[in-house]
Amino acid sequence: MSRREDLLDLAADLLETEGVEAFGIGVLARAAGVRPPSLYKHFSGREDIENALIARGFATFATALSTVPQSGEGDGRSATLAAYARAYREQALARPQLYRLMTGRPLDRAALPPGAEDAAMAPLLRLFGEDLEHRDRARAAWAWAHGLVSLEIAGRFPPGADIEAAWQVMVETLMR
Amino acid sequence: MSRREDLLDLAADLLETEGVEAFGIGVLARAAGVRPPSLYKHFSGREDIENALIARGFATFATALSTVPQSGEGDGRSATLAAYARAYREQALARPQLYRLMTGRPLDRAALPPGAEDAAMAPLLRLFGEDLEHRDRARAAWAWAHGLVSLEIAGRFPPGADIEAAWQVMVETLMR
DNA sequence: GTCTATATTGTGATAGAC
DNA sequence: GTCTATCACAATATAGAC
Repeated sequence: MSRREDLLDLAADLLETEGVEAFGIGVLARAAGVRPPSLYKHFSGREDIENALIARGFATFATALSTVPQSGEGDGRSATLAAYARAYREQALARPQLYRLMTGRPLDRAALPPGAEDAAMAPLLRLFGEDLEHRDRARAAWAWAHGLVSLEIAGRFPPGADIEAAWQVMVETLMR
Repeated sequence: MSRREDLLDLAADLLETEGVEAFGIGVLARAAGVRPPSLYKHFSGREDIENALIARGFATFATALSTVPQSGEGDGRSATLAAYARAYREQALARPQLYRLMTGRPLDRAALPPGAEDAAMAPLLRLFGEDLEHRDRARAAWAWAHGLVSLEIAGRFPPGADIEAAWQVMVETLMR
């Protein structure tokens, strides 16, 4: 059982160094010093590995966001949002290829631990409010952070773009 | 010369039906009814085809956004932004795989016609204003639209999410 | 838990004949 | 413009021995 976890540790590193597109059974086998067929004793296939990495990613996001220091009432909301934004960007940029894996295609929610996705989103929902209208606002805010971080990961901002400033615009605009 | 353009028409369709990952020399050759080596008389390789498709994509976006009906002064700005948002989403969803190709990796700007990227961004810059601070705001707004559309293309909104509502939140929030 | 052997399928690209 | 022949490499996966 620990063998699988050890292999996943290795896989998480390889995902970042090789990239989502290049990562696979062969890459992991080579790095682990075994032949590709051996890995099928630990994983049902490539998707199994990817889903396990995605599950870890959600757990990491949930921890990072839920441990963001909460500011007080009133304008503390603005400080809290700024802290969430920082944490979200930091997590995404710490493992950009995992972030792409988590957000670039439909989630196989049946292959994740129940509630994994919700746990990562919960802090944002608590900040915006949980009723239907506020859920739309929270979702829109998430999409904004996602747009900023995914353009940064893809290297798609024009040369010279002030990415920090764009994040600041987000925080200020959402809390106005 | 027209052969290349005809092949690009075909490639644009195949990109959508097969997806960014599956599209390539072999797919295009098969659909064109020729052998893969024949395509090297028209393109230097796969990247050449992709860059030509991306260039077309920027031209299409530039046309679509620059022909959005401009509303008048004052609160016309809000109507104009709403129209831009609709046009942006419509263009992206009309050719989602091309959109991914255009935004999912660093742009090879040297391989594009000069000004192609700027022409697509110009309408947004005119709306927000062209000085430095307003450029940051325009860029942040672009990232928001990109986040919304890329999550929609990736099928990553949670089941039941009201995507229309999220876009409306964007327009209202940016113009408040 | 790992191996060999194998199946299947695929990729982008070049040389040189027609 | 298109072809055949070929290179060089890669991918995921299964069967069955050890």
